[in-house]
Order: sequence, then C-alpha cells, then structure tokens
Amino acid sequence: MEKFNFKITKKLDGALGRAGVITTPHGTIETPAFVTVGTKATIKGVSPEQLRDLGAAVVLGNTYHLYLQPGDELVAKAGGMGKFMHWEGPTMTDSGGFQVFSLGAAYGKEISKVVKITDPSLMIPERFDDSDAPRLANIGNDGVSFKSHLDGSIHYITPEKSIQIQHNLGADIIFAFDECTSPAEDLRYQEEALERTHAWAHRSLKEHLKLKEEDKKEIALFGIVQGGRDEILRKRSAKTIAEMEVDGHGFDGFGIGGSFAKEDMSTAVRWVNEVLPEDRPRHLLGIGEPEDLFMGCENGVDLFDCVLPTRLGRNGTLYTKFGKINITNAKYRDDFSPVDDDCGCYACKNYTRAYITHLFRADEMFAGTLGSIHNIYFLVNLVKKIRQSIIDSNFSEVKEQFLTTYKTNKKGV
RNA sequence: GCGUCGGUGGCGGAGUGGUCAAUCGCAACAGACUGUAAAUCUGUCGCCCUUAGGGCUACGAAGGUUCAAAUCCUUCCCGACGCA
Repeated sequence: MEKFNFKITKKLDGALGRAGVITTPHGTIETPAFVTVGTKATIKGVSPEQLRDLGAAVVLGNTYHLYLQPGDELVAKAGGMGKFMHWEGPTMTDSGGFQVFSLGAAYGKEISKVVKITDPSLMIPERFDDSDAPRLANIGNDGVSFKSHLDGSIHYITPEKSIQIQHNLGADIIFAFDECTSPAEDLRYQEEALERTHAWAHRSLKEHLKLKEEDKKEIALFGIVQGGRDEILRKRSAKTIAEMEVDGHGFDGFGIGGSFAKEDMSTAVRWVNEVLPEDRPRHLLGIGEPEDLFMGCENGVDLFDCVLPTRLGRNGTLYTKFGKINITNAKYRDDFSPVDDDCGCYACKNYTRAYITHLFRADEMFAGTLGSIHNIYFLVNLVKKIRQSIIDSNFSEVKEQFLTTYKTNKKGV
C-alpha cells in the first residue's frame, strides 16, 4: 500500500504556486486539483462512474453528517467511506469544523463563507448579534455541542471524537477539528477562537497518532490554519500549525479555513502560504469560484473543494467560458446549442440548453445530474488547465485569457 | 321546463357589505447560492406613473340598492347536479 506523500514537480516563477502530485493509498492526485464534495458519501446526483469519467480525482465526505447518518461505525463496517460509496479513488473527510460555523454563528442567517461586504466589521451589529439567536452548534473550550438537524438529539464533538469518527470513515486524508469563524466576528473573538483551534489541532494530532498506531490505517492528517482576516493572526496560525508536533510527528498537510471577504481572500492565502512549509500540501477549504481557483493556484494552494458546482448545478446555474448562466431562463427554451460549445463534458456533448432547461422546468431529476456533471467537469478541468499552465510556464497568459473571457458574462451566448 | 348550487386574476382556489388589486397554492418571470440544515431559498407576478406613494380598470354581463358592492337585489348568459 502506497504511503501518503507529496512531490512538487514544477514551481511558478516569482510566485508561490506549484504543480505536484499527492500519493495516497487509493491513487494519486495531480495538484493543484479540485476536490469534489460528497458530504454524505455521495456526490449529489452524480454516480462514482460519472465522476470518474469526467476526470475528478478525489471525494471529500463530512464527519458530522456521516456520523449522524448512517453512523461512522456502520461506514467502518462497510469497509470505509470509499468502499461504502463505491468510489475507488482517493478520499478525504472534513472534520465537522465547518458545521461549527454553519450550524452555529451562521445558523438561520444570511452569512456565508465568502462575504460580499468588503469589510465584514461593517456588518450591521443588530443583524449579526446573535447572542441569543437559536443555533444548532454551541462552542465550548473542550468541544462543540451539536443539536442534530435530523432528530434534535445532542452530540458532543471534541477533537478526539472527530478524529475517531474520521478514522472509522477511513478516508485517505482527514482534517483536524477546528472552529470556522464567522467573518462578522471581531478581532478579539477571532483571537480567542484561534487559540481554541490551535489547542484542538494539537489534540487532533495526538489522537490521530494514537489511533494510527492502533488501527494501522494509512491516513494522513491535515492541520487547519485559521485567523480570520487579520495578518498577524493568520501568520501566527500558519506558523503554529506548521511547527506543531506530537512525538516528533507533525501534520501531513494543511487546510486553510475560515470565511473571507472576497477581497481579503488572496492576501489571507498569501500570508499563510508564505509561512507554511513548501513540502507539504495545502488545501483551501470550501473555495471554488473560477477566479478564486486562479488566485489560489497562483498563491500556492494545492487542493480546493467546493459545493458550488453541485449546488449551482442542481439549482440551474451553469458555468460557461463567458460566465455563469441560469439555464432556467426563458431565452434557453429553444436554444439547441450546448451549454458551452467548448466543453467536453457528457452534458455538453450530448444535450442542448433547450433540453436541460426543459428538464429543470419539468422538475426532472436528471436536470440536477446534468447540471452537476457539467459544473464539476468545468471546475475540475479548469484546475487541470491551470496545473498544465504552471508546468508549461504560461500561467499568466492562461489566467488572463480565461478571466477576460469569463468576465464578459455574455449570458445567452 | 322547474329547482338547487355555482361563475373571482394564466390555472386551481379563498373571500361573502367597508381594513380587497383581492389570502394561499401552481404556473410564469427574475435573482441568490463558496470545507452542503440546500433537487433549496428569495423577489416579482391587473394596467400606468420613478421607489415611498399615486392614478386607472377589475371578481360572468347589464342594471339597481348603499356614503361604500367581489360580497345585497333584479334580469340575462354560462356550467354542474336533481326533478320532469
């Protein structure tokens, strides 16, 4: 069985970017790569065969969701998440740290991971003051108390518990339990949360090494860098996580977490990747718009995951080289061209916009499948092109060319 | 022919004297979505003026009662059912 490792094959001149290969027990991942999100051990609406055929390399499942349903022990009994879901390639699981945010501070609110407001501190306090707002995740220093959205039962997740669940799920790469903070939080809170995330990272690492000793599973653990939008915190976090060790063992790679204001993202990523050691892979958690992918690759990110291709694909928004289109718009009813005439995906090679808009209008399940296949292909392939451009030393040209066309946003073309 | 019930916005269907341009659902139109509480959510949805707001035309048709009618009365048209 191949052990986890990461090799850099080419670096970007004058920037942090690089192309490389991650090896896992279930195959290799050529990086940079777009990781597809299969929260509940399925890419919503897409079969593993379809996923493989469109060129995806990795699937990311979720600790919290799989722990609640069907239960991590059942998944272990099935032979691990990959075997359970019939995905033979590399797998990852997220630790549940994002649910600390999405079911906590963001619960019932219009806050998302990437905020539109340039300066999140300008968010209207009354709107975001949630001290007594209901939430499904409540943070303590030792762990997080979750109230299940499925049946209301209470579950206390500690770093140790998250790692135990993840070892049961048995992915090739797992993440330390962290606290993804809201962009609306002030610096004082970000700092407090960061200390907690660091303490949890240490406990995660310790538990992981202990379990690895016991279960002999070839699982790699990534530590997560947080720190909000503050330079000092981000760099401190990167340094802390990078240097963190238990019995001489550190993290196998890194996650860059947290939520951002769109404009902050590139600086935050740069701050972190300037500090993180070069020889271990970096995963920018939950980010995946095309312009973000260029930004991340340029700034030394090796892995991205994002729900956007599947969520948008299911909801009728499709990527094209001219920007995103809403395929349910009336103008596509009699448009017999493919979604994107340059696209080589199954949906574009075989179906028209008219047909896909019909499927959406008729509430047919296949609509979401075709939309997801197209969007995943689009993003997976975009990152592959970026990777190739790093290898071919023409990243800037490829970026410039793509983004210029993409921003024209010629809807209807 | 007689009787009963009913005719409301693209459709279904509330409302049964003022707070009704008319609840709600569907359809339609548009928007949002970034480690998935999401095959979800939001907005618009009679016409005109630029939003707050204002004006106009509307609840089968035509008359009428009333300060005020989708709502009451009369006649007519149409539909369902019942009796001949």
